[in-house]
Amino acid sequence: MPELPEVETVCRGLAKILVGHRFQRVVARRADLRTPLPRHFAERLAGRKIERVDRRAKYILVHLEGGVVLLAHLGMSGRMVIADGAAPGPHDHVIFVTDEGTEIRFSDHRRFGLMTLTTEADWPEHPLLKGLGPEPLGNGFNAAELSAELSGKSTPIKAALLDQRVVAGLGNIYASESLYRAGISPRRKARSCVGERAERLVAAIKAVLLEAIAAGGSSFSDHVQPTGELGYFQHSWAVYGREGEPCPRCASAGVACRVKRILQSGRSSFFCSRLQR
DNA sequence: AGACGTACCTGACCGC
DNA sequence: TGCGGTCAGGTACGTC
Repeated sequence: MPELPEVETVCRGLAKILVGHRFQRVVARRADLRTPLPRHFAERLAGRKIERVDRRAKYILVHLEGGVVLLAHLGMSGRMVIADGAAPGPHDHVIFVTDEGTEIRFSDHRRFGLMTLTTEADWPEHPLLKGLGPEPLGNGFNAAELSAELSGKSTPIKAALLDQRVVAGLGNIYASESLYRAGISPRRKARSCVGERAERLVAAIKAVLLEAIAAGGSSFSDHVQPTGELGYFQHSWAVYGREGEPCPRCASAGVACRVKRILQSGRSSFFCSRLQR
């Protein structure tokens, strides 16, 4: 479920393993993911020392010596897994081996993920990153900025939150969860989510994301699960995936009501119609 | 320009 | 048990 918190947790796990070490060997086991891998992808990474691992929206940036930057996106099903010696499976598309012998596999059965190369000088203007909106956990994301973004939009607020140009890093799960926490209906027009509603929404988004990141960090040591999986974790959501279950906040107030699911531009939205207006 | 539908790809799950 | 249909967390592109 790679939205911002999961990608952040993957980055922290990768940083622990990679920073200060070299890629001793890189193997591209197929030539394309969502997009073709760049020419000489593996050769351009092999031997280089890793200086830093960062995240921008749902993208992972691995900064290497010599100004090379590996830009990766997990798509819908991409995972980073520490290999345990077993033979790579059909969906293990790229393999990274460090100078310590740690083997990290990028596994992505749907192949909606991507990996490409850019440089220290060019990455901020990279076409994949250039149009992204503010980081929701940064200072640039606040009620005034969000109000300005939403003010002209007639689209439902749920769709606006999924638009990476408005805010970068939310996906279908955390958009629903944030609106639930803010008490705003996913159907409300974006342009009406300004002022005090934008204040609530910004606070809710930050809180929901920070809690999810904290859950990822506390679930297992160094962000590595016993299975070798990096960055994913057991986390339960208040409304996402809970159609028909009692709304937790209403239930704790002694009111019986159920989580609803609707389709918005083809994607499920989960919400409480009593609390969210 | 903005909003919407669709495509990309594979696996899991459900109902018959 | 087997099979077809549906759905899935993201993004980019084409079309109004």
